[in-house]
Amino acid sequence: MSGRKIKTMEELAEVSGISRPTISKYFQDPDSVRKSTRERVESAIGEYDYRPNIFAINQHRKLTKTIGIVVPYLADPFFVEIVRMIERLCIDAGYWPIMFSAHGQQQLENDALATLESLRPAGALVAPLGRSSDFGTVQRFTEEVPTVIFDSNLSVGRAFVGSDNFQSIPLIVDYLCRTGEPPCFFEMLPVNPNANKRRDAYVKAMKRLGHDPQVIRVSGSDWNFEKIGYEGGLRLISERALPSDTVLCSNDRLAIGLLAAAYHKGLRVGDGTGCAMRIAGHDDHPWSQFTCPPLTTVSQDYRSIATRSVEVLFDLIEGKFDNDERPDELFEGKLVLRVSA
Amino acid sequence: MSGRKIKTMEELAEVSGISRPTISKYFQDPDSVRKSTRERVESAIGEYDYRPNIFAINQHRKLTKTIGIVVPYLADPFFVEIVRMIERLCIDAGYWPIMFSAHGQQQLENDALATLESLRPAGALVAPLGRSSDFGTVQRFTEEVPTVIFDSNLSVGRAFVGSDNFQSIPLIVDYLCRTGEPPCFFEMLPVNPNANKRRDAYVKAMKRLGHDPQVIRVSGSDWNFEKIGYEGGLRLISERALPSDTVLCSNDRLAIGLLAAAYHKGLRVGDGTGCAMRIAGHDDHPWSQFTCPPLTTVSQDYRSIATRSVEVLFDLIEGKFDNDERPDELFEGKLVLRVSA
DNA sequence: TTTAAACCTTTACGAGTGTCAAATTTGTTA
DNA sequence: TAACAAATTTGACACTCGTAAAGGTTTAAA
Repeated sequence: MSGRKIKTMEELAEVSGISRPTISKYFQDPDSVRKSTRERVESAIGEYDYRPNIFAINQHRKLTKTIGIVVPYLADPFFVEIVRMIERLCIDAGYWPIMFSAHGQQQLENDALATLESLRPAGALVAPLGRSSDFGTVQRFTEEVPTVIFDSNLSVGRAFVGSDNFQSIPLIVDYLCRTGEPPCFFEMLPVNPNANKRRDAYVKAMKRLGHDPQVIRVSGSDWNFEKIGYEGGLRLISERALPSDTVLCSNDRLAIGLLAAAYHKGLRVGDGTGCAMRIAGHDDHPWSQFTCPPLTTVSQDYRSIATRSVEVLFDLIEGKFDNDERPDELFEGKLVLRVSA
Repeated sequence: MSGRKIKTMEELAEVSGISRPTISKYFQDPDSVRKSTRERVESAIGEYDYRPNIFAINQHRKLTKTIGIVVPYLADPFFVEIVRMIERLCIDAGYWPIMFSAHGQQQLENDALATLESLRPAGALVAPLGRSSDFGTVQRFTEEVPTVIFDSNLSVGRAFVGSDNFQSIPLIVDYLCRTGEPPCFFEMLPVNPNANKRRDAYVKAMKRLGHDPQVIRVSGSDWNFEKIGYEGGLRLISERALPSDTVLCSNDRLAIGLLAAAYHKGLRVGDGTGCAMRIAGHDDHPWSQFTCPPLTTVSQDYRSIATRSVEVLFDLIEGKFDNDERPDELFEGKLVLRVSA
């Protein structure tokens, strides 16, 4: 590396002997210039460690190469996993992904959307908070920026990609009914449409099998699901208020809390003999394989959700959608049998 | 809100009747313009929902208002928690925080630093991968951007903020020795300097108390700590290779894996009678209170680390440091007694 | 009412890059 | 070697906002 620091394309043009517009062309698509030119540019870049100024690049285009990713709660590894995949796909397609988390708070979600909008992104992938989203703000955002909604189906945006709760919930309800006492459904105040759909899917599946649905809602409405599951579980077990020895939780994190409550109360959980109750979840969170006992659950198809979200967004950006389409793409879950149920 | 969409300051100047330079002045400091002017600008902003183009703003300033946050692994809620606090502190101080995760991979860490550098940030807060960091790249970055290193003390950057492992480890070693069999130390191939320091602190503390230190290292070197702890634990328990019934784990995530292994092997964990082993961790991860049994551990002082990191960075940005200072700020942990040990 | 300070407007230039049209060079094919 | 196409250069303008200088207007104190 040479001593001289190169900060502008102009300077790079000088030292490389290539004209600035050609270098600009190179950065937009290295294959659009002659091989010998490409090599000269690349050797100059290597020697002077130059990289173009992002601010100047994005200033002109109405359509930048920025793609915003907004998630409701990063401490949930489901979202981290999805974000990781989305980031990779965007980078590989030549975009610049930038991530925001609402950390469970409406104000932060609004701030993230506002900041993102001022970045004039080519598009956005948004998993809304859901119930605590400021609907008007999210809607206004989606009117300005081509947006794919994922995970939680707020009825805004140009497309939705998520899990098919009406497929996944019956899957585990069937399994639980087949192998033991029909489950009751353990939920908190629904944070988003998924939670509502899961409960409805549970009720429907139980009725279809000729059982009485039993929904138990515990209090709590923030994003600290484990705590809510734990405290609610503790109370329910103490009061013997659980109508079934089999509990299907609205999601894995709630199940993890309930598992901790059962352990605290000395209740052995599992599908074997000598177990006092069975607990199942939904999502197949990264943690669920390390709970005690390991959690039986339904997996969400992370990979497909990430891949398809990005594909749909690219279609949107390239104008391949009619204005009146608003496709919902739902992916199926798979039963993940472990020990807890 | 009016129908007309305002996208530039120029247009806002037209509709508000205020000149563009004055509006620019307003955005840099709303208090720098007369109250009546401020109100006119603000009402126009409200009516037309205008926000300045971030790219254009930052193009001119030598010192942007951007602050980069780089963490090694976001699926670890410790980092999410720290990032959340740091973001808030930056925003409150008028900066624009932007987060990057290396997702455990050197290439992504390098990419994040490169992207961040091209953003010409005012400063950066970097928690390096550690062992798998590309030292040269990180060092070069810190020479260009005022950087505070946190969590993992790679010897680069202008300052370090983290936990005092030589205080926290003796704390829990003392406790464990006082209340039962002296612990062995359960670790994996150290991912960063913290891991090494913790082991050394363990050895020192044991010797001071007149016990024989016993370090057990399991294989595995990625960021999937729970899995490493689980698989290593399974093997060690099968082979009865644990030299003590008390195990101090290098961090909570490893402990969670070991807990799962013990459960799988039917070993009851805890400090009460009828328990086969005791397991303790380090960090007080958000999950640790929901393990079965709840994990005894040492807390890291998240809040102080976040707060102090940001304070030090602001000092750095404002040039309050001599060139030869490289302060290390270490915060003490607190014993968190739960059930597992 | 006067006066000075505070504030505002106008005008102009700068930052680093995209983009376009016209001119020129290079490479390929007949 | 001529003809032609592709690649490249050149020069000019655009984009949005920061910043500065000069001069006009408002405000508030004297």
